[in-house]
Amino acid sequence: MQINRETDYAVRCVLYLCGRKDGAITMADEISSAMNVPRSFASKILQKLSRAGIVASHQGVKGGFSIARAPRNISMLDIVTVIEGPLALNVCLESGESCGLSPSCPVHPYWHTLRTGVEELFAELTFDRFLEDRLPGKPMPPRTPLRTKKTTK
Amino acid sequence: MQINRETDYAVRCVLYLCGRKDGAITMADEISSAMNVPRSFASKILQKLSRAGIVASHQGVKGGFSIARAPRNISMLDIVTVIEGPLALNVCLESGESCGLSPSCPVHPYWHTLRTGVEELFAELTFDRFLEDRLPGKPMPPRTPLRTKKTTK
DNA sequence: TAAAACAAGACTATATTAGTCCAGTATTTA
DNA sequence: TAAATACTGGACTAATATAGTCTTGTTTTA
Ligand code: SF4
Ligand code: SF4
Repeated sequence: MQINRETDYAVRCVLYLCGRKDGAITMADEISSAMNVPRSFASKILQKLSRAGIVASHQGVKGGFSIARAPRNISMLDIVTVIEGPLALNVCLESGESCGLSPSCPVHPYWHTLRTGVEELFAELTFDRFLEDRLPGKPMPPRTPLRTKKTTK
Repeated sequence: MQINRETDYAVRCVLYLCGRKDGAITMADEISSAMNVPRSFASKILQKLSRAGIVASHQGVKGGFSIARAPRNISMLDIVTVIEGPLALNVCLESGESCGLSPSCPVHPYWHTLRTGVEELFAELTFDRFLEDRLPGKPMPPRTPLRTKKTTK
């Protein structure tokens, strides 16, 4: 029951963009080093966020990323969903999947309820909350990447 | 953000034992086939539950497992915690671990709040709730194991 | 039109999951 | 008291997921 590292990184990226004045365009490189997210991983994450309409991407020379929605319209649930897919809790709650005979399982409906509860918690937490504490440009704590070096086979 | 299969199996095992009259002693074999949990995996899971004091184990010929606490004193949180360890949500919430400089991270306290919220949800859901719906001995839906056959290398 | 940036996706090492298997220990009962 | 039965503990494993990197291509600006 943990979010993964990619999601934590994604939160950092969005947080950084939320902190820029007027949704300024910022290069992946800057986000990456400011928030201590491995460079090329950051690109991948920003692409996901971009496709999901949370950030906007701009190609070309003066390109980069900018925030696409007001911070108060971006929730923790949005980020988790974009990165990890719909919050499922248990397999029987994944859309396509069903566990043999889910309708007859006495536990199934309770998992469903729990999921809803968790989703509400995550949806309530929007990014404007973080900005109260953190002025734009403040440094972010590094989180040691597992693999920093390139694969020098 | 999913519980793992072992936890789902653990819930099934506990549920089955809760359904037995007077905390009757039941063999792992019976639990396994009644609840469709792979046999040897069930043993392992029951051992964990036993060490955690949720079920009691009895060795020897008429041995097996029985429920060790009243169903209403066993919660979903208990099971998840026993099987997967303390609910952490993010690395910075694991006891020993800290992410470089967690105290300065603006997101950290919010993860903490979310964790507390999720824990409450899981703690509220106790096993007596399931028994309202399900009379002892009702069959359980199978959940197709990933690996059914023994490793015949 | 060259340089700067993102886009898409193939590729990889390591960790975790989802189990199996076996040698040993405790308990009952013939 | 010695089988037989059932749990205990731990080593072992294949498949999958995680946490990244790298390369090639496309868009935009100066
Ligand atoms: S909760 Fe019930 S329906 Fe869902 S996966 Fe577990 S056994 Fe299947
Ligand atoms: S939330 Fe903050 S402290 Fe926690 S892991 Fe992420 S960056 Fe580190």
